[in-house]
Amino acid sequence: MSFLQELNETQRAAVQHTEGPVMIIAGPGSGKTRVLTYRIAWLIHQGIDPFNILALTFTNKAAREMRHRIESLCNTQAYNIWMGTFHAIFAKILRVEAPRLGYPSNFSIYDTQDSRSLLKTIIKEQNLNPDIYKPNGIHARISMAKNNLILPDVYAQNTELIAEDEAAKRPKFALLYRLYCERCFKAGAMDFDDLLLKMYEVLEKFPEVLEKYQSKFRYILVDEFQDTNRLQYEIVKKLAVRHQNICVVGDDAQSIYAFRGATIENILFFEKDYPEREVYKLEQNYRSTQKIVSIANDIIANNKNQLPKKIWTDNDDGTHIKLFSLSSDNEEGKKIADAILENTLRHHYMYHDFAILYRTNAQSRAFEDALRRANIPYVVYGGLSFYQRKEIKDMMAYLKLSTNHFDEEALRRIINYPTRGIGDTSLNRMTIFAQDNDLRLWEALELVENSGLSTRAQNAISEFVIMIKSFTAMLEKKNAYEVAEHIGRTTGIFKELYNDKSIEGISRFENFQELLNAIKDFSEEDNEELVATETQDKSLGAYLQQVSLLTDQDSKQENPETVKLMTIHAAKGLEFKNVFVVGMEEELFPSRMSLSSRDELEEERRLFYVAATRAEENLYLSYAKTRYRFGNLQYCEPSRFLKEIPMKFIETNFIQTEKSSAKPDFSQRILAAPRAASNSKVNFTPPDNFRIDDTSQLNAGQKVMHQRFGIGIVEKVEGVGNNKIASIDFEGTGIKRIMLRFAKLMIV
DNA sequence: CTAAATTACCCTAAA
DNA sequence: GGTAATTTAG
Repeated sequence: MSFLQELNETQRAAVQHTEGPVMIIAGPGSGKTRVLTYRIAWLIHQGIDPFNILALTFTNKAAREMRHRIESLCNTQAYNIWMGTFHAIFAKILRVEAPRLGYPSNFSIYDTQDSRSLLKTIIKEQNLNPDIYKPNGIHARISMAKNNLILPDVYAQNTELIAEDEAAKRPKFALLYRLYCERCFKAGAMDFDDLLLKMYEVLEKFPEVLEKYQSKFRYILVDEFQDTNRLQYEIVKKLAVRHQNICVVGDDAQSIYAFRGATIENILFFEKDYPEREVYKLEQNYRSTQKIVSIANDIIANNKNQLPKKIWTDNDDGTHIKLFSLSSDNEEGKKIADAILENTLRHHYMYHDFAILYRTNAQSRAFEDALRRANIPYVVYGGLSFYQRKEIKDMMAYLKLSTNHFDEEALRRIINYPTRGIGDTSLNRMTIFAQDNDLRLWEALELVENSGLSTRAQNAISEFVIMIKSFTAMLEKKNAYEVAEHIGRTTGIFKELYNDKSIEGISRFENFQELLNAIKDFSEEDNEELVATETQDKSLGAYLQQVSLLTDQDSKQENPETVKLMTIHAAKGLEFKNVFVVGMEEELFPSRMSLSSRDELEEERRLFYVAATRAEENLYLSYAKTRYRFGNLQYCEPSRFLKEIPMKFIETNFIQTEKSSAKPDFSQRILAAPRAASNSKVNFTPPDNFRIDDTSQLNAGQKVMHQRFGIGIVEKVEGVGNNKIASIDFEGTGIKRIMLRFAKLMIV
């Protein structure tokens, strides 16, 4: 087969070794995706039916790209291959099989926000102190338990775990865990962990289901194996029992999801469970220059826990690693925007050749500001994604509730949005009414006339119930888009968003329209976005499921001429000609939370390794000496990781001469805003550039402009820590005092 | 019950 | 720097 010529010897051997268990250890840039893709193409070429192949990838986008590649290699349709993320594939199977476990087939999927909000309600109902029982912490622990296959009843019996909880002064944890699971079940909802756990359960409890998928999936491939957790491993193991054709691909040095339960131990389990496995090691790097590969090896050498291996490359020596030292986070943004401009002008680079990688999402702002001012187009991946925005979640809640009346999180979210006279008191009383009669909240609402509420409240509630039911009925006849549009109009959301003419309001309205368009595309067009699409399911349920399981890499349509901004985690598996790894500071990278244990610190270092190896030609590192965190100025030390790189590879003449004062220059911050606004002829965008960052610049008698209240005169400024207050007289508005930290203000 | 004003809290990464 | 929760005024 001609395409095999495009592989090196090890790669080709791994591709052609189709029968029996195979483990491929693949260093960064070693052609891992290529091996996976060609392996599947080879299987199909050998006459294997695509229906019998299961490929578990890390993002849906990766699956999509592999599918296209396979189609061109094999000259055949590849959409019958089951290919997608663990969560998306299992959700798809569970839509068929979950009724066996008592879930509706159109079960809701709870994202992290939903899970935490449910936990918050449960904690409140149990009268527990939310300072001790922090919803986030409880959720993390529940997730840990689920990912290690410890169910609530097992948990409650485990003396060790109970002792841990006692020691941590949260003896009621086991109870909360149980209640949380019961509540999700009653709501017909699964959280992200349930998508794995219930998949496991259905295989465990129903031999005929296990049999069905075992015989279907004759060839199983798992990408990014180092980032799978115990539960995922056990599921795959069950599926592979019959044919034993399991191929896992991974790199222990790139394991960066331990916080999500991923464990490198899976590599050890694999060796134990499949003693006859064949191992292939791909160590030649085709991506990066000698220097980059070399420092990558230097970085990872500082970790004690790792499989012995050394990546190498035949590529050019390349340029030095460039290190920028800046006085502040905003300077860091400017410097990098400058560097990008300079490189696009001086060299052949396009905007899409650059990526800015950071440890935390909050860091993106300084770069966004700087890039916008420099008129450089960019896209931010991840962060507060479209589907997590309030206005979008609200609309989605209507859709979810209409497909699944028992979805309590969706119900609570919208029962009084837009306001319809069902306030906290009514809702609380309905909750108690439901609990007393062992009803779900929705069932209680249906029986509102027995609740003893005021007539007025009863009417409001029964109107709401009738409205939702009418949406449900409509879903049977009309497509998702028509229903969503109808919901927007009849509930008044549409009007409410339209009438809000503030800048944020306009953007919310636009988001809402974008959501409608997305639903329209989904329900009308042929869409190949869907994972494993052989059924082309266009129901609303399918849509809701798909968007709940989008990964950060999937969400954006490819934007060809833009600089990419994302966290290092989101950059996993990607490559760019020029990579900026920014915020190389102690307590930021490595994160403050990881400093206490060796394991966590080593994971941070692997993260750095992943970041550095994204670069093909030029690697830039930068750190700032001061940085705003939660609105407060903080002083920063350079990251310890910088000291682990040999100086001989670092271009020191790039280090900027420092300003005499380490303090950021506030006057510049303020003056820069209006100037930049008039410079960028494109459009005036107040919300970001309009802001005053420091009260000391405001003085009595000054004339200011507020984006909402207009022109005003400053009377007095009171700086009180994080919450600063200014007295400003806005002509004709009667508004006198405003919270400065919320102000969208500039001096005129 | 609602809307606006104020305070509290977050504190890493993400399916 | 942003949002969720709570308080306050109407």
